[in-house]
Amino acid sequence: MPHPTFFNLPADKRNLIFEAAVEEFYEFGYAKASISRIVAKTGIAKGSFYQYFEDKKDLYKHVLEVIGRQKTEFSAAAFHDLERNDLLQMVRELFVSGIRFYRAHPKLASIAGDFAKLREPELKREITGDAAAKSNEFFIRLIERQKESGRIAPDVDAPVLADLIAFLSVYVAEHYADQALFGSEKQAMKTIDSLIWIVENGIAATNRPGR
Amino acid sequence: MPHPTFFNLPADKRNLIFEAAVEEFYEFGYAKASISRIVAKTGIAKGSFYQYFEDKKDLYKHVLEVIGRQKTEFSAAAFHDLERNDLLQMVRELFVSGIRFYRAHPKLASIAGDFAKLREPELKREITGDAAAKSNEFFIRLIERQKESGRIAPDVDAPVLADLIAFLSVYVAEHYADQALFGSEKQAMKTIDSLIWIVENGIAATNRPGR
DNA sequence: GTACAATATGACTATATAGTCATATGACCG
DNA sequence: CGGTCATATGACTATATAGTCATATTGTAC
Repeated sequence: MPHPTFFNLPADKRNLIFEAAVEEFYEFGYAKASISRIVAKTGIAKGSFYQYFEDKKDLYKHVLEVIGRQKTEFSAAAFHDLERNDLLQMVRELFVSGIRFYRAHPKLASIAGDFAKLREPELKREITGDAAAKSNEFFIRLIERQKESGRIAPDVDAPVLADLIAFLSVYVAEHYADQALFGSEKQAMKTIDSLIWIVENGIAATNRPGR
Repeated sequence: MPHPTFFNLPADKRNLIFEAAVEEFYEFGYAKASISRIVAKTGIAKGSFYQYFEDKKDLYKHVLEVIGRQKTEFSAAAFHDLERNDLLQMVRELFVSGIRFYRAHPKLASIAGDFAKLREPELKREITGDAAAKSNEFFIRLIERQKESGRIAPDVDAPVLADLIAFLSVYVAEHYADQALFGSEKQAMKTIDSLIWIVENGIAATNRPGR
């Protein structure tokens, strides 16, 4: 984590550095991001940077932590007044808030997306900790409960579905960037509906032979 | 593309360079891959490298092209004796051959996976061309045909499903690397079955109210 | 206002890297 | 054998980058 010196900084300077870091990671990705460029952009001295952060990784971790917090805040409200036991409604809200976050903070969302695709397992574990595992467990339990209450088919493989949900939320957030399917707000909602429809009903014709 | 000089090389030397490039891209990814390291590893002179390839991008493109060819060859046989009109069987074969390719050539598969996640739209377009679009169209047509023949529900959103299929095949190939769900061959097949079951039947209980 | 601690600074070192180029080596042909 | 063309070579240039450190500046407590 950043050194205390960084948090003692006046807000404008702190924000300046943060914004520059966001710009840098957004434009170049983690691997190619350069501290030299960040200090040049912000006008702070090289030595100062190293008084705020350990190294690039430290800065990256901080940026992602802030993004994580923002994302959580962003979705919290939407999730709060939600039927706690409707899986599909929950999934839908997951997708929608992913998209809304992208709209509100495209660069942050893009950095988070890149992070999800990063090929550095240790770094990912350092940053996300067991959040992914916990979310997975949460969904598995929810699925099992809904099986019992008869809303979800008992044949559904809960761990696979839980994993699929996590993956699809990445899919939605990612594809939102550059795909025809998510062009306008309206189209994005339609695509989400279609996706959820498929997951809910399956693609097989209901009146096909042998059902 | 590589200069003719590269293709004129004796096979062993050509392979040596190719293998070293694979190692490099596998270990460091495109952004961090270094030509200096590749020439050091292979023992060829720096100047020679630049007689074979334009630059790193040129080498990368060549590696991915070879991987693409290998992948196509790999699946071609399996797809050949397949019911041409069974979408789900096709999707299953797509997943299975993805996994089989991963087993046979883990490093190549990993490089291909990284490429899919690469954040360089121009480079991606240069390499894949319109292959993705064509595959998408193919699936859309197949879906529409199966709607007409009554095997797929008419309510299914064909473009979304086609896109979903493409994405899921990446999902399967990627998760295969490090996930519990795909540990053993047997488990991998079970996971694929579960996935396809969900896509086929949907997760909603069939006897739920209002069906 | 003085002493002390925290912070800021940027020149400097060490290290990587991409890409070039003049020269050397080999291969093939007449 | 001699000449010409393709190929090989690695030292060299130019440029980036990470990270350090002695020194300067600022802030704060008394």
